[in-house]
Amino acid sequence: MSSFDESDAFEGASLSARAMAARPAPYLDGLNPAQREAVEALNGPVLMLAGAGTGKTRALTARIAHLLARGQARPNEILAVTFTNKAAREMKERVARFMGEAVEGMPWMGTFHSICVKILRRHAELVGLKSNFTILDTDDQIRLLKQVIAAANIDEKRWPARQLAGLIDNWKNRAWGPEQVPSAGASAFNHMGTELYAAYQERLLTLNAVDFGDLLLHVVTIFQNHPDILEQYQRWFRYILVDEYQDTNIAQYLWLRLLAAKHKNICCVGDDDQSIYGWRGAEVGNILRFEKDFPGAKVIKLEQNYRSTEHILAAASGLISANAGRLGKTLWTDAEGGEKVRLIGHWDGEEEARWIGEEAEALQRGTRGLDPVSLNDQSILVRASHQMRAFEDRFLTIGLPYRVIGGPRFYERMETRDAMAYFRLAVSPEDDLAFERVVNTPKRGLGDKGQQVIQRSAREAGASLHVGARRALASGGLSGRAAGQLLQFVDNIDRWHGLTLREGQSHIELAEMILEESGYTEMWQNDKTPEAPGRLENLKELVKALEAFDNLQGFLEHVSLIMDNDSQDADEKISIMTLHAAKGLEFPVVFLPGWEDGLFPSQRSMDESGLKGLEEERRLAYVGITRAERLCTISFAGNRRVYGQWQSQLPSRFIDELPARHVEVLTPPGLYGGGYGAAGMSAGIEERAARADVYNSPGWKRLQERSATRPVSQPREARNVVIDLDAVSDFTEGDRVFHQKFGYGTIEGIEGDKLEVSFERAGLKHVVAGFVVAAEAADDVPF
DNA sequence: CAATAACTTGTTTTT
DNA sequence: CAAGTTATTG
Repeated sequence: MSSFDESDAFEGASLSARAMAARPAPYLDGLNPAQREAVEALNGPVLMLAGAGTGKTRALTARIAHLLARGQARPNEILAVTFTNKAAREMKERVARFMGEAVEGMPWMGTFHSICVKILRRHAELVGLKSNFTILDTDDQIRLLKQVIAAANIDEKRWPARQLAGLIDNWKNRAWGPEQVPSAGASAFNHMGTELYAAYQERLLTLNAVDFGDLLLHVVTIFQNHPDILEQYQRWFRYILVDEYQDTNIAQYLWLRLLAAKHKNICCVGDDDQSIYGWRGAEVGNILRFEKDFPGAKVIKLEQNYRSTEHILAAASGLISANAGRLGKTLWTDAEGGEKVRLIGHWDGEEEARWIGEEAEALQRGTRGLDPVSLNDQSILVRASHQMRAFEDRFLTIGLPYRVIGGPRFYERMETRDAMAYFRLAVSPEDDLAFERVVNTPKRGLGDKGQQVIQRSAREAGASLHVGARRALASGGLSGRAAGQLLQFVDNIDRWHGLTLREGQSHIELAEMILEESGYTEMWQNDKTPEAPGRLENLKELVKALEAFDNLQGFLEHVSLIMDNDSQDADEKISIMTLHAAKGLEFPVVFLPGWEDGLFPSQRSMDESGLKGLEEERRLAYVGITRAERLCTISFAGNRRVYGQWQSQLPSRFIDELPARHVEVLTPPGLYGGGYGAAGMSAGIEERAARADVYNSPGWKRLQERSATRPVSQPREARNVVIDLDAVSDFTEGDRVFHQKFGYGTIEGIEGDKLEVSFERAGLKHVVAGFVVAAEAADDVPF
């Protein structure tokens, strides 16, 4: 403890030790020396380097309990930030377990974003907002950007809004407002990047809205421009705790530095080896630089792992040691023995899925002397979400129950968002984005044309779309049917709005009324697509979720930030998720499929970020292996279908980096005389696995048989085929033709390059000649 | 305006 | 290949 000022002046370590000895502290029980040190080093900057599975949440919560028990800070003087609501919730629960109900009084425990909302609402006017601003999600953001791009007369096709959104997000992650974007950035997006950014920010202000990035950006701006306000918060937050520090971006880093500048009692917990969000603006540099940023910082390493067996740990450590520039930790464990990390190669992705399905079932039954493992304790962690498909297909056919984690979240689903747009309109009829979203949902006969009339009218009056609609109706600028329905729509909004203000009005009944009267429920009832019942179900669930709130307003405010849906149903299921989604979780049994170069490490990541990208991929692999408690199985496929094309794959370079001593190479079932004896032992794992498993696998044999009779993949015409107009003249009325989608048919008429074809199965259709081939030719194609 | 045919485009994404 | 978006046409 050296160079920091006021804080350690009044509190010495020995004093605290004596105090602790005097009073029993249950939260200290069972902590190892490093954890205990991290808990007790209350004053001054502390970096807790916590490897995977080393009990960092435990240490963090014990630290909070310690702060409170020692009377160092009142609950509302502790700022504890996490990235996810889930992490925040878990922390609250665990502190509550130590402290009783005292956490009720910890208002500053939450995500970066939720805490920023709280701060921003108090000082909104300083950045030109009103304190009741709305928070836009990605969807709204994109729609708004589309308008901004259109207003600047830029072709949205060539310069997509998504791309601009990414750019702006990146800038905001760096805490750059439109003026701070360096001139290099000005060339972005057809040299319009910064201009469009400025225009977008302006639009947001007029809408009294912010996007996620703004929450931090605005607060940092306020802190920077108003030292008096910053000082209030600096004084208030006597102790700061940060979880997953390796994932902070520059804006978050600045935010923390500003807040910690006075007391310097900041404790950051993180693991540089688990930094996997660099592509989203996270800066590993933040954690690597900690000691420079906070001079005199105490660095405490948590290295004892309580999660995995020694082989799993050793394999992960061996792999990650290939990364340069680490802070360096050596994980160790008491738990000796256990299974080695298993490695298996397959012929193709389908066989990989089949094998994993069977293996999961075998483990569930209990196999080879291992205790049965519930499916709930097994997981499949993939690099990219499209890999999930193969598993879902396979598990569906064999009836293996599974759950996909991290699919479209509840509050992101279309029907939920539509319903919420209605609620938003009821609460504030001026919400133009909500208005736009649902004016024509359900269909009210208001297409592009009608909506333009409303937009124009609103702009002329300098008012909201809601007012614009009224004006347009008054001036008769809309056709009869559309006008009638629009009138009803705006009348409804006004009436609902009146009801939100009425004393004693149940917001739940109001919500039901809105969904009913708007015709939204009816729309889905009349929809005969297979997903319609599910959507109606979700709407019911949404209304139920309202019960936890006092009014619609409160509900909407929270929903925009709390987007999680851990619907942990009771049934026993194996989990499928991306490696990113798996961070922070653990499972007794973990399958890591798809370890092939290009897929994992991902080609794109390497192309875009070179060595940095590769290292991040390696950390992702490290995260994957360290999720496993008892059994970790890595696999790869020799062939995989990529965008409909078969591609042969090379085993991932990460496989080579696994320490062979801790890896057992498996032989797929059905293999005779596995060819990896003494010679195999000296060969690299990659080579062994490739030889032993792929070329001897049943799939390989099947392929050889198959390829003897026909080519593996059909030669495919080049993409973007130019339609050969000469081909048109090849057809005459009465010709029999073949169409990819509609099958065989007879030409009934010809109009330029368009044919009228009567199909045997699909009936009479108009098709472009280029999509049709003479029937005899089609018959020749070998399928 | 809505239905349907044609075309495009494919990572990871805590808020 | 297949989901999602755009363009055409009745």
